[in-house]
Amino acid sequence: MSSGRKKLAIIDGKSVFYRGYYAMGNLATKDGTPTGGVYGFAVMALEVIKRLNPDYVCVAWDKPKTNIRKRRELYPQYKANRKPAPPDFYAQIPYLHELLDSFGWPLYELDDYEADDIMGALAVQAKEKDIETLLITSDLDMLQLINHHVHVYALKTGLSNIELFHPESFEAKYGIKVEQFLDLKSLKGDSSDNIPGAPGIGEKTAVQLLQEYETLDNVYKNLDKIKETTKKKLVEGRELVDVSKKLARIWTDAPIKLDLEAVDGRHIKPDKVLQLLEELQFRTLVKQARDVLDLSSATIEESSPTEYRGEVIKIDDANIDKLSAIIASDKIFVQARVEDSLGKKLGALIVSVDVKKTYIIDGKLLNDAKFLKKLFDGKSTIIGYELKPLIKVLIENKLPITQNFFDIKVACFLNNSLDSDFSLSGLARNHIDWHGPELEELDIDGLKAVSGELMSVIQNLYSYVQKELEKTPEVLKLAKEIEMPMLPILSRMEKYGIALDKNYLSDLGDKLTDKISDIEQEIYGYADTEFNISSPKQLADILYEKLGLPTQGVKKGKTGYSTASGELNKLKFAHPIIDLIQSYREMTKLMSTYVSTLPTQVDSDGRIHTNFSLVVAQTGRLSSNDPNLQNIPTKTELGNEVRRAFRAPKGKVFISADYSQFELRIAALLAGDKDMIDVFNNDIDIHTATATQIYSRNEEDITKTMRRDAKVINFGVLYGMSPHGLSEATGMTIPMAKDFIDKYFQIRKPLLGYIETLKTQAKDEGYVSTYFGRRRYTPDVKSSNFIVRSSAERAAINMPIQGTASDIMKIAMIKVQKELEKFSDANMLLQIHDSLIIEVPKSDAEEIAHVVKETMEQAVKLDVKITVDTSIADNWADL
DNA sequence: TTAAGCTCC
DNA sequence: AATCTGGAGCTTAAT
Repeated sequence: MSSGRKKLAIIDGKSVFYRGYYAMGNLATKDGTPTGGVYGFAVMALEVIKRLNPDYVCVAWDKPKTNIRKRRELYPQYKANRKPAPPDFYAQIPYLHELLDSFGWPLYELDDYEADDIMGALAVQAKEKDIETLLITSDLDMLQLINHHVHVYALKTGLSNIELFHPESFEAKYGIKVEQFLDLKSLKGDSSDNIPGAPGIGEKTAVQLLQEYETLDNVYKNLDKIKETTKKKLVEGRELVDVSKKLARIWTDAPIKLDLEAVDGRHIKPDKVLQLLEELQFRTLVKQARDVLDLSSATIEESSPTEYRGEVIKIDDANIDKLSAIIASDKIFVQARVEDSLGKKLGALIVSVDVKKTYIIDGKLLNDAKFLKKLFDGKSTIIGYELKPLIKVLIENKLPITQNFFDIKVACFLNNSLDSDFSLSGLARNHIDWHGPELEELDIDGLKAVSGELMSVIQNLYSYVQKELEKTPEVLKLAKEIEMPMLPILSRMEKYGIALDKNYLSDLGDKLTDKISDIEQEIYGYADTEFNISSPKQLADILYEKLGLPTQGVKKGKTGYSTASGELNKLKFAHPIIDLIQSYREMTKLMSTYVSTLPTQVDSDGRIHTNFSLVVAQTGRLSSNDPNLQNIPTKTELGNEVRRAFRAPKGKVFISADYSQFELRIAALLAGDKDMIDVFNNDIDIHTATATQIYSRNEEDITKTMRRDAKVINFGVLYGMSPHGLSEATGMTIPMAKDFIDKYFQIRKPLLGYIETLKTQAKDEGYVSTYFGRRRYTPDVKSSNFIVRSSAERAAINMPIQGTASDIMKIAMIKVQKELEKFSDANMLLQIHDSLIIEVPKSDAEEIAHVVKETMEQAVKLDVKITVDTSIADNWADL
């Protein structure tokens, strides 16, 4: 099987068809068309593709009536016991032809020759061309054709029960060699075909004889050595044995020529196959076919890199000079495996510059800083899939990170964030028609084993996505100037980490644990029973059943009335338990998500290293995970105590630099709302200004409530808030909220116009984009489902705003990094969408804060003023 | 694995 | 007739 030979599968059409016909009983379509045989054949066909993946396929068929004529001349009773096939068998034949046509498999039938003979002839010709033949049949006669080029897949009872026969397995099963099979059959006969054999001699005796004397001829030559009863049967049956041998022998001289072009498996038409299976109502098969045909289509695409024909060279101390071509190249393709998240140890490194040669860096060289410095000289662009871990290794080895990077995953996400699968194998499947193993699941040895093919996948994907990006110049620019430069910055931040004061947190944990158990008891007291407060289901039972709190106006989910905080707020007046539950929730949340978990995520260096991803948020924002350091509490006093655990080491301080009202400024800019822009450019409080306009009052007459409501709508509008949402957030009635929104848009007409433009664009162009051209495709705005459609519209409205803010922040970070490098020991630690946390030596803090503020504010030249607030402290809470 | 809930911007 | 603020990640209960 593992030989490099091409494979030809020849299916014994009628025998497979018969198997299906009997196995599936009376399978039929809704309108009564019998389909059992076709079904059986289709199952087999998919099985053949999936399990054998042959290069060539054809089907041999017994031509009715004429086929057995020649053997009948020898022995009139040959196959005389065959009953004619029932009518519903023939009724299915046209479907079989259609099926074969969709698979592109030719059907061979000949006068005077049985399917066996056709298969025998083709197998012999295939052997001459050094092609391996796989005979698929339920007819064990075929076993006589077995040799090292020809194997038999025998269908046993059922449909997917297949037994493989090759010379060794045959011998193991029958106790004789395949060459003796015909002689065996001649002796014992075959009742199903009416082949007589020697009367009285069955399988047992026949096998014994052949084991002793090897061949039929030899048996007859040694008759005197054989015991009397057997000898008598052999002598009397001599003629029948000779006839049997002639009948049973499969001819290999049928007048048919193996035409490799005609039997080429690549003629398959997957769409047609699916369509036909659908038509025949083989529902489970349709699903299977999708999977299987996807797999098999690897053979369709000529440019498929599945067969890597280049050279794979292992590099060690002795042959380093072979890398000179790599070092000189302006592009280096890489695939690295890094053993730890801090980039301290490389587990594997594969590099190449073209498909001809792939280099595996081996042994000590892998973690030799001098070698890495030579290989990655800071000039060649490094291209690969998921580069951050490798960049951390470069940083660890103190290499100057001056080269460009191109991360295929990041590029593909930028190209279309809606793509279904961003795994390396998934991208390869979807974009370069490569169908191989899950590359990310391979261990280091597995990775090395497929290194040539892997590099070819990476190169092809690079070409693909580069071309895609070039179709949209803004997006290409975004890749070059924003996304890719972020890679070394994020690598630095992740690698550097942020220090956590474990002792402080453990004290906080003790305090919380006490408080939680106190409050628990209080809640049990009110409920008059102990229950799991964390279970929304049990809690709802207590609140709405046992305590009989009013359910009017409370949201109902799939599982019953909601116990979400917002809903509980409506019940605050009704029972003191509500406040307790909310406190309980706050404290257990802090405890389980932060206080008890963060200390376990501290690395050996006493710092927490989060992961920042560029390929999650549909708007282009970063996302942070393991742990998420972008949602550390801040709103409540208790939550802020968690932030206090994040400490600058001795002699260092944190600088925080926040864009003020970032997204609102962006909205004003994008909408071209002059009023709004003026408010920002004149450093006026936007919420107060909005309130004065909506209520037509002077600034002095704006109450706190008025300003708060204005603030809600200012932010709400960025998300597409409805009257219902506004009323929930402000306590207004829905008509009041509706009126409020109307008034708001009267004073923000350009903003309303912009929102309308975005909706139209989303529908007409199919995408919306940021100021810098980052796109989000918006297929769901055309959904017929109201919920889906309106949700997509809101997302379309929000994306350019959130996305532009995110683009600007990234540009700023790239510039800030350059500035920080002018100081010693100044490092960005975190980005939380509109703010940066930077760790610097205490002595330089004021100066750096000023530089950072200026850099962020001036990162991009815009018509709206962008303001950054900075602060300095030795822990996160005091920033 | 999903739903519900909560944390952040 | 039902829905009703965008973008994330993590934990728990329950299946």
